[in-house]
Formats: sequence, structure tokens, C-alpha cells
Amino acid sequence: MILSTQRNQSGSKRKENEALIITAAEKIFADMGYAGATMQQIADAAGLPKANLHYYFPTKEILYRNVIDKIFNLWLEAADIFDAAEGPKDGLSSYIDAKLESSRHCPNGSKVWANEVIQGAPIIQDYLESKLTAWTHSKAEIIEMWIAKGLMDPINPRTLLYFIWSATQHYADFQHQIRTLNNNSDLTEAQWSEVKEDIIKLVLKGLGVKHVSECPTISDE
Amino acid sequence: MILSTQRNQSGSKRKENEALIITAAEKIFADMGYAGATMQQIADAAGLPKANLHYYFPTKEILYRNVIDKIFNLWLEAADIFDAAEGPKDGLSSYIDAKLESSRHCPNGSKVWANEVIQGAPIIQDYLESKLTAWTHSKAEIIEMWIAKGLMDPINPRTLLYFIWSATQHYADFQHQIRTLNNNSDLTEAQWSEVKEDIIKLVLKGLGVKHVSECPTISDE
DNA sequence: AACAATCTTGACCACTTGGTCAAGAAATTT
DNA sequence: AAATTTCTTGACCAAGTGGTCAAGATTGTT
Repeated sequence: MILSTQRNQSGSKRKENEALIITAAEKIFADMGYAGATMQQIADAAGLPKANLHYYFPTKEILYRNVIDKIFNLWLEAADIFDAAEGPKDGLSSYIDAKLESSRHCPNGSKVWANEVIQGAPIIQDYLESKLTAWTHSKAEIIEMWIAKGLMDPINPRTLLYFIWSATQHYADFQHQIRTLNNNSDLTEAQWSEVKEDIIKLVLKGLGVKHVSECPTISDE
Repeated sequence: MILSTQRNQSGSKRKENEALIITAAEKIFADMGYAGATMQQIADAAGLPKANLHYYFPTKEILYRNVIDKIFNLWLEAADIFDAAEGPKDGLSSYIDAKLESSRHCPNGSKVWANEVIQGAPIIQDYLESKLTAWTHSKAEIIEMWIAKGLMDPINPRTLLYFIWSATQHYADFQHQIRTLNNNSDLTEAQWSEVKEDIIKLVLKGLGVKHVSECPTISDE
């Protein structure tokens, strides 16, 4: 029975359900905060009985950490562009682009992270001290190199990183406020493009990096 | 008895205790989120028995709304500078300055606001739709006027406002993360100044506004 | 001093919550 | 098909929560 109806060939039922639960939990945690979220709500969102959640994730905190884990790894990936870049023009605009896309398509993750950090990272402090610190250091070095090469104005690299994080994550974390101020409608495709362009333009010009293609640059210049 | 020992002349005991409770609540709500905060914790932080809290604020939600009220009014004040300004150079840098100061000296308020908005503003939606919308409109008009006068590059005014909000509030909301990445120490006086200068410089230059005094400008130029 | 208004507080309650458990249903292996 | 492992689920519980209440203390007023 080589090609028989051996469905579920991919992952065990365990992995499937874990992913289902994590996705549901991400949304509920984002909407309610850690304390405000109840296992019952998450169970309902996942379409499973509550006791079943505890079968896969023994405690609420363990489930929460799994949600954070997923988010953080996503961010790490998004930042690879940074290392591969030739210079600040390329690197910064790609990074802003990637971060904004992640704010747009995965706002819940950003919200959970924000909620947690605002409250002093009671549960994921180890993340900050190990992974995030190391990551930040490595990016700061790249920025310093760019500055040393005269490719951009001097600036404290961490200030620049915070700047980019805040500007981009704001569109996920404050999604609701932005929507309200936008006549209660989500940003359109065109608005997202405009935002992205404006932010990139502002950062590159503000840092004295070479020109962005403000107009699509028909020929060379 | 005109100048007698009529102490408490200022406010009734009510006002004093209400202020005490609100300050305590602000901290607890910031640290724990709305759902995570308990009336008992707030009572302890205020040094009062729990039943006493309910005497002044009948419900948790009413107390919470009072906290939000205080924060929002503070922000409104900080923005008066904006209107009084002659142009973007003056107006934007003063506004960034004021917002950063408020992030530095009153981070809890910002955190409570952020927490609430992230969760979709379940309790203060009316604030967003009335006060904040009106406020944003009025500021956007000023920015558009500046652009029309050629004092700065064109940009969507709301994008600019979000930019400033996010950059400045980040230092309150993500205080803990920033501290962790700063060798577990709060930013020093000098670091705060550096941050402020860097942000203002970046924004003004990025918007094509006239020069900031990068060096203290010994004489005219 | 008597009265009224405001404030204080321990004890209490109805309700929700994270988590447990044991009995059984499915799926897998032998 | 029997045995075994994995998964499902309703019922249950101890702990903690927002909020109540009534009795008393304090303060202000006549």
C-alpha cells in the first residue's frame, strides 16, 4: 500500500494539534494579555475541550512560552537580511520592510511580546538576557562598521535599532488605534505602501544615507 | 479664624486618598495589565485596606478609567507646545522633547495606555473615537500647513505622528527591555540627552527641515 | 454634648480560574 | 484480535477574585 490512504503522513497528530493550539493561544493572549486570557477561551478558539489543552501543554505558562518562542524565532529570521546587506541603504530598508511586513501579517505575535515586555518580562526575562542581547550586539557592530566607513551619519546603534523597532512594531501593537484613526478601516494596500516608503525615506535621509529612489529613477544619475 | 490651623484647607480627605489610590493603581495596572492587577495589590501599594478602595472607587473598571483619564490629560497638555510653535523645527523638536520627558518621568501611564490599546481598547474605545480623533485631526492640519508652506518635505501627517509617538513612547513601554540591553542599568542623564538629540536630529533631517543646532553654534552663521 | 456626615475595616460571599482525574475512545503495534 | 499506546472529555476541586456589608471610628456642625 505505498500510495494508500495513509493520510497524516506528514506530522503526528500531536504536532498538528500543538500548532492549532499555539495559533489560537497567540490570538487570545494578544487580545487579553497573559492574565486576562483563560484556558477556556483558548480552548474555544482552538475548537477543543479545555482538558485537551492541558494534555498537550500541562500549564498555561508552558503554553505561553511556546507562543513566545514561535514569535521570537520569526523575528530572528526576518533579521538575516541585515547581515547579508552591503550597506545601510540596502540593509536598513530591507529590514524595515521585513519588520513592517511582519507587523502587517502577524500582529498578534508582536502584541504578545509587547504586552510581556511592558509588564517587565516576568516570564521571558531569560530571552532578553540571552538571545536578544546577543542579537542586538551583533547588529550594533554592523551599524558601527557602516558608520566607520562613512556610509551614514554617526548615531548610537541601539538608538537606531529602537527607532526601527518602535516605528515598525507600532503598526502591529497599536493596530486598533491606527484603525480607529483611519475611519475605522484597516489600512489599504496603498496606505501600507505609503507608510513603508515614508518610514524608509525618513530614516535613510535622516541618517544621511545615499538617496533612496524617491522617483523610480528612469536612468542612471 | 482666618489663618488658624484649619489644616486640610486644600482638598478634602477624599481628593487626597483618590490621588493616592490612582497613583498606586497606575503602577499596578502598568505592571500587571488590567486583568492581572488585583484590587488587593493596589490596596497594598496604596497602604489601605481593600474595602477602602471600593469606598472611593466602586468598581475596578471605574478606578481604571480614572487612571486613563489622568494619563490622557497629561498628554494633551504636553501637546500644547505643538500649536504654539512657529514652524516644524520648533514644533516637532519641542513635541518630541515633551513626549520623551513624559516617557522618562511617567512611564507607567504610557504603559497602561499601551496595554489597553494593544488589547483593542475594550474599555476606553470612546476615548479613541472622540478625544483622540479630534486631537489628531487638529495636529494633522498644522503639519499639512507646514508642508504647504514648504517648511518640510511632504509626508502623510498621521504617519509622522505615529512615528513620533512610537519613537518616544517606546522608551516608556519598553523601558524594561532597554534597561536589560543597557547592562541592566537605567539610562543615565547623558544617555537620555543623547537619545533625545539623536531622535530630533533624525526626524528633522529626515523631513528636510532646516538645520538643528548640532554644534552649540558659537556665533551666527 | 448631641447629631450627622464621612470614612475605615474585618469578615464574608458568589463566581471564575487553572489544573486534575479517571473512564473511555481511537489509533498503532504485535 | 489482542494488547498497548495515544488521545479525548465531562465532572470535579482548591484557590483566588471583585465586590458587599454592617458595625464602628473619626470628623465636622449645630
